[in-house]
Amino acid sequence: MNIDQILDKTHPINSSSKIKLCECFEEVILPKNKLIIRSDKVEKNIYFIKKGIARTFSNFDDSEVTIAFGEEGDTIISLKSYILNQKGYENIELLEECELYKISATKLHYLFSTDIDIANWGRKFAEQELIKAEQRFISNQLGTATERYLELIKKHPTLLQRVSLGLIASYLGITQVSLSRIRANIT
Amino acid sequence: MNIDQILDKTHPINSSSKIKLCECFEEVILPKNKLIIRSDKVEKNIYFIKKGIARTFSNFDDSEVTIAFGEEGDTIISLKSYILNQKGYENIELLEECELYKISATKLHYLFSTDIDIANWGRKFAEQELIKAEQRFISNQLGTATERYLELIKKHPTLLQRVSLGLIASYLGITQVSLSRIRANIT
DNA sequence: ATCTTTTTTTATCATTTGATAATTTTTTCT
DNA sequence: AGAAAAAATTATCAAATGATAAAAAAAGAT
Repeated sequence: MNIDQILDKTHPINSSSKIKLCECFEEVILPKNKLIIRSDKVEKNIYFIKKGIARTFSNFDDSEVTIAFGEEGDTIISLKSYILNQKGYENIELLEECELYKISATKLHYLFSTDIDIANWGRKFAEQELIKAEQRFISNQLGTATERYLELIKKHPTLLQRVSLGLIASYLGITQVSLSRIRANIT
Repeated sequence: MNIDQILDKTHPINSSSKIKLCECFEEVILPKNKLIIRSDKVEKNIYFIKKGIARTFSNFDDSEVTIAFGEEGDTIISLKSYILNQKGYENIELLEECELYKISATKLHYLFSTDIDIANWGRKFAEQELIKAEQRFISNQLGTATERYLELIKKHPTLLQRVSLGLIASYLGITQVSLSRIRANIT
């Protein structure tokens, strides 16, 4: 998925603005298991996934929560860094070797302040992430872990091939052992 | 809390743009228990709370999830209506008589497309809601219901006086009876 | 003020999930 | 291929939460 498609998916931008925006991206390839974003640092860049898969997680004390998986077309972003220029609560690691489009938050913010089309793209970007966040929240509150598991693999059928059950369990808010038990009781 | 303060809290706007924006708001007073937003309809307006408290909730089958409580300065919004012009999953009811600032989504979107300052205000608005949504998600995944309850009343000490325990339980993702038991085991 | 309705508490039992440990299966490395 | 490491399953017991019902307390209505 190339950067043009990724940007358009959020919101179409007129061609001169899009050229300005696309010029700011750099393409990088990073290895599997790379911890690309750390919660203890302000992250200066935002990434879009051309190819590969990443996991966003947060740890407190000794427990860890998987917040999201990002696949092709998704964003790798520390929200608090991007929005508030503060260190965030997200760690993001690459679960496969990834091809990424990278852009500096500073450049992006400059474009927001000078180009209304790009500003509205940025608005749409945040809005769509917000919709996703709310949907995720609601579906996590509803139903049993079994239902949520079935829902997840229905919505993301390839996830099981790409991600270990331990991480999926942490995404569902249960332990890996519980997920194993749940799987044993469905088929 | 007046509309000027509410807007500035999100992001300062230059004075001529702010005048344009403020002109679009209308002040309304609505009674307690009014279901101001229904999930089965596309909602044409957005509201900011001058005074009062509202509850956002979603129901599926016969279960109900409280997504948020909105207090002074917060927004009453159907995200899917506002962002995608589709009917949403949120119902919003007023838990007290409320004084609200009301604006049409159409007018707001027109301003976004013509005024870069307002577009960036709209971007910031979505971004800040996004941060809140993610924080809420994480804190709901972490810890026991007891910890989440204690956290909630620490953060929103007046909530207990304004909202019944049944609604708080639904916000915490547990039953009202469980919350009662939890409360019995802390003091 | 009294009655009615709603909210909250308490109790009991069932179900789900967690914690831990042992075992099996799969993946990775050389 | 074979050894080592990682991931997944299975089993057992403990803890947390749900479902239901009954009683007590609080809030609202006339």
